[in-house]
Amino acid sequence: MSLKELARHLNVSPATVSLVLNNVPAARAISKATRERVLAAARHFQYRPNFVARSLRAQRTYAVGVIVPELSDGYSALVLSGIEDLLLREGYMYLVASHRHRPKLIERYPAMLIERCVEGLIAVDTPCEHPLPVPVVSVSGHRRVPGVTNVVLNHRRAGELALGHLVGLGHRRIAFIKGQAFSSDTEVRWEAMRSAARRFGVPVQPGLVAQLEGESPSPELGYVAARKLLAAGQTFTALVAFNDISAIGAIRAFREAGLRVPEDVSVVGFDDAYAAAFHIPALTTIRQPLYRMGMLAAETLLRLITAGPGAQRSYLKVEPELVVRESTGPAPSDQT
Amino acid sequence: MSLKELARHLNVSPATVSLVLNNVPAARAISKATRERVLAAARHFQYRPNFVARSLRAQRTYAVGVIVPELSDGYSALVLSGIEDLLLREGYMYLVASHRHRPKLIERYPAMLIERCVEGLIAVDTPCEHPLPVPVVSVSGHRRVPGVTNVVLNHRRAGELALGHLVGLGHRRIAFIKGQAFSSDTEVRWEAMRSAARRFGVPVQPGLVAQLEGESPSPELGYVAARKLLAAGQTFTALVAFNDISAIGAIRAFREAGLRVPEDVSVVGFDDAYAAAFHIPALTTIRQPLYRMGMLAAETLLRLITAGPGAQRSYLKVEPELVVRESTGPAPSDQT
DNA sequence: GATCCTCCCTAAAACGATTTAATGGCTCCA
DNA sequence: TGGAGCCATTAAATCGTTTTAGGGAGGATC
Repeated sequence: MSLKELARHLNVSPATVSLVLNNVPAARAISKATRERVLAAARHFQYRPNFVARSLRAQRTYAVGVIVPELSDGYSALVLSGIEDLLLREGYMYLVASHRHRPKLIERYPAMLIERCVEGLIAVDTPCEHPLPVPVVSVSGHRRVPGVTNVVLNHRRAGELALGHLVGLGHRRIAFIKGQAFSSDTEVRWEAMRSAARRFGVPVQPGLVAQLEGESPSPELGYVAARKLLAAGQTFTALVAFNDISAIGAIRAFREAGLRVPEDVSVVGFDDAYAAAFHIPALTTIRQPLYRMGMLAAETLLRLITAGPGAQRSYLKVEPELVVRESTGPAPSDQT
Repeated sequence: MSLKELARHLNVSPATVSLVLNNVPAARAISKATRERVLAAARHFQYRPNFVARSLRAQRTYAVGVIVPELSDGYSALVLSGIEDLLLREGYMYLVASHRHRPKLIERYPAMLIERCVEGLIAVDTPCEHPLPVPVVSVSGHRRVPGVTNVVLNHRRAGELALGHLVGLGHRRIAFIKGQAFSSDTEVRWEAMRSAARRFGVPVQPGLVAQLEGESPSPELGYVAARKLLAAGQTFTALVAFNDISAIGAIRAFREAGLRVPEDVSVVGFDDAYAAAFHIPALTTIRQPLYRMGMLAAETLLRLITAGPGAQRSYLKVEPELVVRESTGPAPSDQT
């Protein structure tokens, strides 16, 4: 049932119905009797305005696009939860597209979403090279692109927390698993770890650095990386992994090599994904407030949409948190 | 740049531009020269038709709504991946809403999505009581509702696989963790297990049945349930958990109680979520083809949208698969 | 010179809402 | 009786597209 039909049925003009239903100031010029008649009829026929027509007229869709690498890795899903909660609360909805790191899709999806008339874009862990005709907020984006606001973790602090914890436990020979080349946090996090290591006076040895390779969101990649570290032959008493998933894979590799965690090797994860707390051993990790980052991103985007780029900042920082569980312990004293 | 502006710029009518750009049969009546002029201008100005206007006119939005309980549990995310891949491939996009089991939202979200003019709805693990004005496909829905197609697992077979495996290993005292009351698979799966147990001649003892309670997608719930089982005092040598997440929580509870998995207790999960393979011990589980179920749901929905309810079936079944890993082993011989 | 094609193209009406300027009827006052 | 002013309502334009019926120009035919 359209507004026009409703109007015909009531023997009034569409304008009258629209004014009344939207309860605009001008509607006070409509007599109380008519107003009530309109409202009653709308209720009776369960009239719902057509969203598409309204969008066309108002040039507003109350929709935003969200681009993520992968739906089924804990990371994106948590950020997405935060995004969703804020958006729905504000009357927006969102379209999702996940590119699985395929460059073609990374290129195409923003354009597709913009063609769908989204009013803004949130890119989660996804590079965002070109300026776009709508406001963009990037979660864990680090490039300074005009019109793009980046929501980032305080990585300097994260590095301090991770290394400080291990150093405090007596670890000096620390191995690292870097993230995949395509992950936007990889470089920043690695720099943060190196710089923290420098500050703590801990050497970072080339033989003790492995990198995740491949796109699977499974611990397999961490498993492979950890095996490389073991194969390289340099001993270490602790590992800082790029994320919890790879930490879990690494622990499996260590176990298979006869190393106990944390007695022989301490492992620090990153993110504090759901899996971290309930793994055996439970993971010590650097928590990113992913849900809050999602909310912050959405909130920022809506502000950009409604208030314009005004005092747009390039970076919004959130703070990490060290969560100590079972996967870290004192460095073994009988180091070779 | 709108079509109208493009037309004005070219000194032709909007109709001409539309005909040419859409390359409809009627466009053959436009001279080649004009056609090329139009195409060139469109390219030059990077003209993109306004999706909203087009949707209004065509009464098609090429959008569907997806309702899930929770974005960040492996289950929904995997189904969603399948849905997404198929939808995008067919030129559709989707709006997501996650209700976190809140009855109000379960009630409201379908209506909200329909107001947004989605052409169909996919409900993942979400009850769907009322008939709706658009086609609906429910993943793991089991109620027969007019206009709703259910994509379901062959649970009878799943029960057979799980219990058959354990019985084959010599287990007779088997405990169960049922799903939460709100999960649409809970009843069906439980019935399947009971019936399989009957067929294998294994008793199902009330003291060996616990139920998940609470809404968190973390293993905590399984942990709590397993502790209840242990506290009940009846001995058992194997556990069939409602899903992998709760199996992981249960394993942690067993470990804390000094029980080894699988030496003292075998544990079978369900779903084969990412976590299953890389848990320590790796989970033996009943795999649901979640990604395929998502695809199947989306495919079915699009067929309903484009071809109408024609030969609509109430149920589409997919097959489970037993994945044997480390969490199950022979029943201990020294049973008390 | 009238009629009939053919070829190119366009006017105009949708789709379903919102919004602004205007209208008709009424009362009131001079 | 004519004009001012108010009240309740509406006509019409608009958003950007698609689509259908039809129109004008030019050439061929009788």
